[in-house]
Amino acid sequence: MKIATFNINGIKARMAALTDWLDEAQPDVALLQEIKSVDEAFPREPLEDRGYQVETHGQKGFNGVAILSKLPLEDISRGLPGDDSDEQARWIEATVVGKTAVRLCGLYLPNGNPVPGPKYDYKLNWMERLRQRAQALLDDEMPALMAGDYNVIPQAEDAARPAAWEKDALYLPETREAFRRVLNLGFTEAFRATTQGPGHYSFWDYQAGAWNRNDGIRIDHFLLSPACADLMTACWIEKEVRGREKPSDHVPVWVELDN
DNA sequence: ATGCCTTACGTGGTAAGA
Repeated sequence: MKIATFNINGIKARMAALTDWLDEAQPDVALLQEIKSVDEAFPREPLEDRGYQVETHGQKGFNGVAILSKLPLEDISRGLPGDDSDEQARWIEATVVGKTAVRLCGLYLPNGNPVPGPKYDYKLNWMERLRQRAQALLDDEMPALMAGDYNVIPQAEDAARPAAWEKDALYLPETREAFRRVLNLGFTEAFRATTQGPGHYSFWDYQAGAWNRNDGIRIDHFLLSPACADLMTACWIEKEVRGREKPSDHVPVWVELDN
């Protein structure tokens, strides 16, 4: 089963690029972030016509996540547990029923800038809620993965110019520590389990010719539970998508599971 | 460099992103 995570930066602006990519890349499952749409306005029919079950968790204007799947999805859950007052649409879960069922979590972790401030406090609080949900996933026997736009640069090698990010919410020591606290529960960061070294990015800013200069950062990640990591056969970044017509500023990241 | 682009909302600039 081929699963991709892709921050599309707006479904309305990205529908043509998204459907072209789906037709060519043929993911079994696509976890989408920043759909920037309410559920009622999400263009589900062109996706359903392509054989996808479509589950969304959107809000007006910003944020929003979705799962597209060619295999049946069950037990869909919307919203990250731990704060009933949180109205931001950044988390969706479902079980994909293949040969082996896998729990899928799609996430759009808060950016957190500017630092310091309430947005950074929200990011760190959200990451602690993520850690708690991650522990609960481990306590279940079903293989699980959490994939999406983490807005975390894990290591210096994950940025073309790490010095430029030193005071940024994506790279501050406290951010990276919170990310490691999740990993240290026992999750495998899929890309770094398969590829070492610098120069691998998943985001290039629209500004200042970042793509042409390959001034990128790696912030879109797959975290796999031990049972899920045992099923992984490959992980890769589809960099080429960033050079297409009217691209998102992120590119798809993939895992293949033998499930 | 608190913004060099892009998007949403909505028709005029803001807010937000990373």
